[in-house]
Amino acid sequence: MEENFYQKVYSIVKKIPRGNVSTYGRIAVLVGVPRAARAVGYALNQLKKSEETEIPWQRVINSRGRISFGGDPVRATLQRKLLEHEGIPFQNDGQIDLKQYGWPDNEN
DNA sequence: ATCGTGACGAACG
DNA sequence: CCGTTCGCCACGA
Repeated sequence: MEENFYQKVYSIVKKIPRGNVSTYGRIAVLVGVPRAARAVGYALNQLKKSEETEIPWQRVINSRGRISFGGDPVRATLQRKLLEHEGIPFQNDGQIDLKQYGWPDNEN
């Protein structure tokens, strides 16, 4: 059965380990469509509250290591709160060190 | 099938 | 470093 783009995205997001974060672009690559970063964000935007408990959407941020979305400040604040709760520290300017917390680990 | 939209990204200035 | 522009992809009407 062929999974839809959305399903693939959700499937991968669920695999992000606690205490780690990924980016839209990275997810797009894992899905198989490197340039579909926008579509990834679009997919996460479709998540309903009940699904948020199963999908760690908060672990997905932009390539700059920041929470881009400002359309809903409440959600953005919640995201940061959740990440800090998982042990992910934010730098002074609200940026996360992807080198250290990025997933999959690029280090090698 | 075409158009508009959007939690993005890289390139520019 | 910051804001703007253009390109990408998938989805709904």
